[in-house]
Amino acid sequence: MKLEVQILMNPSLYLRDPEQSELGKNIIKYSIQLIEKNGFEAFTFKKLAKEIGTTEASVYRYFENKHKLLIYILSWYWGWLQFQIHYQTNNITDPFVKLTMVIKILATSVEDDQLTSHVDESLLHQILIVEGTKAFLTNHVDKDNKQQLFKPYKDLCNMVSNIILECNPTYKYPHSLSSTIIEIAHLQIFFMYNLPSLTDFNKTDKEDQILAYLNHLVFSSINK
Amino acid sequence: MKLEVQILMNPSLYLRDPEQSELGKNIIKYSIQLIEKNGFEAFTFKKLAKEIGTTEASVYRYFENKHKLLIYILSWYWGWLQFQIHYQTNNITDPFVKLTMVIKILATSVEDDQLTSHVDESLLHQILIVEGTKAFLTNHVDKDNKQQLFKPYKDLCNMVSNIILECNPTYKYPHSLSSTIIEIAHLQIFFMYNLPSLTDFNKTDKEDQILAYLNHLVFSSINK
DNA sequence: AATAAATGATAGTATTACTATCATTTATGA
DNA sequence: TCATAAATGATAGTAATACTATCATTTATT
Repeated sequence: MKLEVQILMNPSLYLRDPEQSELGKNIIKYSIQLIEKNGFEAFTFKKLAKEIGTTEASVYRYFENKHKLLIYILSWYWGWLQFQIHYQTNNITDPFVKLTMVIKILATSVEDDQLTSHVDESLLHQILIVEGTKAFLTNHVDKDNKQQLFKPYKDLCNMVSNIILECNPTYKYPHSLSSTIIEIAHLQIFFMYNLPSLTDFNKTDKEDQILAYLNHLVFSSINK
Repeated sequence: MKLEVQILMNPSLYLRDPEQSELGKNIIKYSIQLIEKNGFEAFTFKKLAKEIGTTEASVYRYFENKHKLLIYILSWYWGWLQFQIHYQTNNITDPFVKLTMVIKILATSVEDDQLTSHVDESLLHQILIVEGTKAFLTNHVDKDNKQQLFKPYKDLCNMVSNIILECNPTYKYPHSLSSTIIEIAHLQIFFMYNLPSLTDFNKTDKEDQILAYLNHLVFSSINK
């Protein structure tokens, strides 16, 4: 039997639910591939359609524009991360161990999860690193926020925040520290690979040093 | 006598030096206004030309494309920040006090510096918050980096890094902590105003709480 | 006064970001 | 299984973007 992890998506993100058809699933699958490969700026619905073997018009029947599609796949990954954290910290009682696990989940490159057939998580992780902040760094962030488009990100942040509070109930900045961990994990990975002089890491150990840095940063802060 | 702070710019950023003509200075001035007002995505050379009262073709004689122009104005501000840090920490001997000052400079909204007539620093600060990461989160970051376009950012990072090492010469992650401070300062300000549930701050105290958070984060970390 | 450099005016091209229309294929359910 | 609806394909079209090219005019330099 094939198990499928279903992640509930905000219907404002799409015009027609991409989970409900082959074409829809292909739109998601090939979007992920193309955005990861060429970057979000170079990504167009025309190129995507050509890749899939469909037409531009058909893609527009699923998504209003490429920005909504980006938030869709990011939301998917935010949801998936939340699921991962839930699942992998489930049997851990020590909140410090939990938080270490959270940091690892956020900052380590993932393997493709076979439970989700048309989504490649390792590509999504890359997309989150490079394109993640572009979801909200726009002049329409307010409008998007009112449509609840960032709820999965906020939920993820809240979840981490609660674990931080388990470690230290008097810590004053759990939400800020959560969003800091998430964003800095991605930025430091990006810097390590592309602008290494902005870090103290080298690619040979992959993300290990970043994990050490993040752990040091976080635990120094909440133990104070 | 009118004092002018001159910030040396990388000639790869422009085709014709905008500092050398009225039109050039207007391109910078109105770019800053338009990008701050409508965001970088909505910004075009055509709209800019119209605002200035010149033609699109003329703007293209100064800058290859809008991305180079963005890096130009960001570089300008990175240089200006470096100058500010140098100037304002000059007479401070205690490195901890120095670092506190640095954090304040990076995370507080600035007033327009009258020494630089055609550049409004408070708008630039806003641009850095919203558009800063877009300078390097592209698929051509490598090419840009080889052209040294991010040198001002790296120099700034290095300067902060050295102050961190003055505080604690054994601290292992001075560069990463520097880039973290810079980026998190901006992100937390953005979140506070636009996605406040990702922070523990409210706008009423402006950046005061963010300063407290950053100071706590940084000093916990380097004192360990 | 002659010459070069900068700017303006205008036009043109390829691509992007859509919207619209109609024909055809595929699914659904009575 | 037939009728109907829904989804997709094929094609066209529009306005805006991101440029490049050309030539005339203005402004600066020697």
